[in-house]
Amino acid sequence: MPVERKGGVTISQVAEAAGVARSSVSRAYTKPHMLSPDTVEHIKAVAERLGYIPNHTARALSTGRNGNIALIVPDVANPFFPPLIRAAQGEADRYDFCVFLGNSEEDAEKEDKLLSRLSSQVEGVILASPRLSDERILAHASLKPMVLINRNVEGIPRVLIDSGTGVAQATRHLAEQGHRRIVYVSGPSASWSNRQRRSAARNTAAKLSLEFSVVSASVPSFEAGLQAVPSILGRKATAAIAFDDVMAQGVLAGLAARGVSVPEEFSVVGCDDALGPLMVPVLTTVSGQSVEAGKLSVSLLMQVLQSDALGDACYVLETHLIVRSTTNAAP
Amino acid sequence: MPVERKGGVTISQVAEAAGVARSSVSRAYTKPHMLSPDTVEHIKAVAERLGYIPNHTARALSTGRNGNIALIVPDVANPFFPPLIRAAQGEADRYDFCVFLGNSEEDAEKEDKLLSRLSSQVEGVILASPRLSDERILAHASLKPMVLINRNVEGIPRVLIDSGTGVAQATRHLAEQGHRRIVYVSGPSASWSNRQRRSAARNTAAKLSLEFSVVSASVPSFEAGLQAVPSILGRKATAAIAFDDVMAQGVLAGLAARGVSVPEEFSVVGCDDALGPLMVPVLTTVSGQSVEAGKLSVSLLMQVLQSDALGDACYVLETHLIVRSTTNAAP
DNA sequence: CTGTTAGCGCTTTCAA
DNA sequence: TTGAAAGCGCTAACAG
Repeated sequence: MPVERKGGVTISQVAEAAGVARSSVSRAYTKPHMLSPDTVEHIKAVAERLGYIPNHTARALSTGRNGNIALIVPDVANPFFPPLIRAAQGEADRYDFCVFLGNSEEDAEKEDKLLSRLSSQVEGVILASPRLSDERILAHASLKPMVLINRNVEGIPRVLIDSGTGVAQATRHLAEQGHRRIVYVSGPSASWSNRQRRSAARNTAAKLSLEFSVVSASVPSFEAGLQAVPSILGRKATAAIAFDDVMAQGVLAGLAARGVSVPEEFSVVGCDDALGPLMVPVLTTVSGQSVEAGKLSVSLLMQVLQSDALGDACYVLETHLIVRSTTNAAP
Repeated sequence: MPVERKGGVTISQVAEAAGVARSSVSRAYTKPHMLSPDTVEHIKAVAERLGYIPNHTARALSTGRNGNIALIVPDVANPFFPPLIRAAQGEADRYDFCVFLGNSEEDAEKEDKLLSRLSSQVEGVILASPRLSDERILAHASLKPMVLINRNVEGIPRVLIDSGTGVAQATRHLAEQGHRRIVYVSGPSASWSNRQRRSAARNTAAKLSLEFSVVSASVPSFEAGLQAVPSILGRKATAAIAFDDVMAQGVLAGLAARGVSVPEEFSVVGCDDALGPLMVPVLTTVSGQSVEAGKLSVSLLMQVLQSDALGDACYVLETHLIVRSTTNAAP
């Protein structure tokens, strides 16, 4: 037997008070056009007086639809995601959907658990920059409509931010400035974006005959960027491309701490343009598309939900280099 | 009739396949101690084989509890909130609760709508920095357990970040540096934090016989901070305290654009320490407590949910000034 | 247009 | 320790 809750006015009580059938009360709310305007008005008036609030759960059980989606991200606090979340939220709103937020803390296992927990109470899931294996992703996708952001799994609708082109531009830009030895400061190994950026940097560097190396970090944090600085400097590089802006800021801080001035002695490029114009000196970076990605992922999911076609849509968002104040001619 | 969904194995199918009653299957999952270990094992095996996944909605309808809470913030993308959200999320997780995120876009009406929409599908709500009127807040609180962050409404459990003390310190700090004319760059008028900070600055300034004035902005954005600069400079002030760090960065940018160097010619203080150490020059600011607030609000809500006591708890988190590189002696 | 009648999938007395 | 039966609050045929 359910716990008594305040505000527990049911459809039956309204029906009785209004002298109509329960189904009519239901229709007054969900299909008013099927009722005479008078009845609708009357029912709504009575309902209001009684303080009736439709029970979402009951409705969901009956219809099989709950109007909810889940959005799972690796780290809410990483500045790349809030704008994405915000945009997704806004788009979901347009469809009258509510959104569960999941934070996997950059951990595949936790992501898996969140997915299991949330799946059962949403109509669809958006997985942003998942750290999960393809197999697990596919397993979950077989149970619930899903769209991916920044993960390329065939058969699952996805939106990819092609930062490869932007990173290639960045590499070329550095080469043009006379840099011959550059390093890529790597992000999470399970990140598709990281793999994409790393290979774009590597390939372009090879094409331009630059010395190229990678400094690894597991989590894309300011700290990680900071700690990567000794390695970076140890490689005699004159420029670094970081996995993302947060790491780039860490690198900047580390360089400053060692008295290496940017961009005079060293050039730094970030990724995602997540910090926007907030920074001084303003970071040279690769444009992000987080807002567009967030919005698109939701509208894509809505399409999937409507057509029930598991289509293999794959939207690619382009990026480009934004030159600001942290890159310069090689020393 | 509900839509057929993939993975729709029900308790009845498991019961039949296992040769037991539906109630036993239910108990195998929710009250295994009431069944013989053998039966439990058997049932679970069969369930697993069939791919049974308990239906959260049905359970919720039956028990009246859904294990969900809602967290509503004015702007997900404002760097003050992501850490708060993350912390709240983490704490909710400890209680096996899922969290809906709502973004009111700094708009009271939208906040109201979100609240209505989300209330009906959660056990409780956390309202962070609401822009809504006390009346509406109370109305919603009467329908659903609620805890407030940074809003002081008596009768509703709340956690307040007392930035007043920090701002007072900041004002004193500026006075000690010889500043005689300071301005407060105001945030959203509906924000309790803004009112608190403004009056702390005003009162302290009065006590120290400083010239004090307020430059208003409606939304706490980088842009707003930037645009406030002409006014600020027009008042011949030599220092500014901004509603938050984002606005402070805007002010910084605006000053830089006008060739006013910080902190040599002008001092700037932010609030919330939301940007952390990411910035250069590093902002002098008032410490935030967003993580603690997020965590505390959830555990408070959980208590309310358990005891059903609407208690009038009011937790106050202290703040203090963090002097970094954007304040200096008056020119 | 409106009422009647079955459920949605699960939990929970109440008996056995 | 288990089963039978009665709902939770709502929607959706199916009649009229």
